[in-house]
Amino acid sequence: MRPLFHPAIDDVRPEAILHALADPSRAAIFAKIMQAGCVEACSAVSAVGDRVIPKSSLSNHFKVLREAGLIRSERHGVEVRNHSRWIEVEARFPGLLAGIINAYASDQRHDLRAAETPTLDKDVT
Amino acid sequence: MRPLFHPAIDDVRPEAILHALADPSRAAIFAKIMQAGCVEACSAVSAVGDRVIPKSSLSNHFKVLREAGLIRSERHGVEVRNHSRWIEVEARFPGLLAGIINAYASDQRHDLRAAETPTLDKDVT
DNA sequence: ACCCATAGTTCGGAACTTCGGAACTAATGG
DNA sequence: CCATTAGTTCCGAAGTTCCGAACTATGGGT
Repeated sequence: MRPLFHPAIDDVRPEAILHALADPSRAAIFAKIMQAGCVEACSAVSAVGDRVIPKSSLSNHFKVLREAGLIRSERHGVEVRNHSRWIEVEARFPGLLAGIINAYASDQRHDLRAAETPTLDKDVT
Repeated sequence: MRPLFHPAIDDVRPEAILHALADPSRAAIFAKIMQAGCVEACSAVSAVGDRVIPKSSLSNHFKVLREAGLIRSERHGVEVRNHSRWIEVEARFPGLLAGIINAYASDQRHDLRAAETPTLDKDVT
């Protein structure tokens, strides 16, 4: 099994980060890794919301996050532990991750509110 | 020609914004629209960097930005004027756009510096 | 030493997306 | 009205994503 590749922080591109986090499952996984004390085995994320994610897709999601420079993965025996690279990324692109994570968080709150109140006419210009 | 569709600000999703701006050409176009006093004809953006963008691709880029809720496009005679929806988006997702635009801007500065100094060994863990 | 279970990765095909050239439509000016 | 300019649509080729099945790697039990 070849060793897990991690880009140096200077090689991390904004487009790779945006692409990685443009997928809501991946954004949820990343948010979870950060909350969970910055360590999380892949298998601990078997589902996002009510949606079950197949192993192969999960493996790929972690790979995308890793190669975007968002997480650092280390094999520990049979499992892989993932640490967020938040501090490095924050130093390189200040405010980027906070903006994205907050956007997803506030979007969820917004959805819940919309489900409670009857939906009215939408502006379409 | 059917009228240009714009989502209501409440229907704007973070994943759509990230997806739209995960493309460096689109991010550059969006940054330009904001700088240019929030108005810009499509044809004013014939190239990004040194890369010429074909008309059909450009048209599509503007469509993606529009449908993500990032810009508002109005037909004015033969041309289309594009306004950034920064204020609305900022109210809904505070700090998101600033983080993204800054990330791209600081990435460019970083590239220039790298080109000047001899590149050294990179961490790969 | 062997097998088994667990954790992840790789492969490969189907479904989807993106890119861009050519043909098109729409508004304006002569 | 014809020509021009501005943008859109269409569509095929190229690329990407998704996920099931087959695979590999590690560790524990016997």
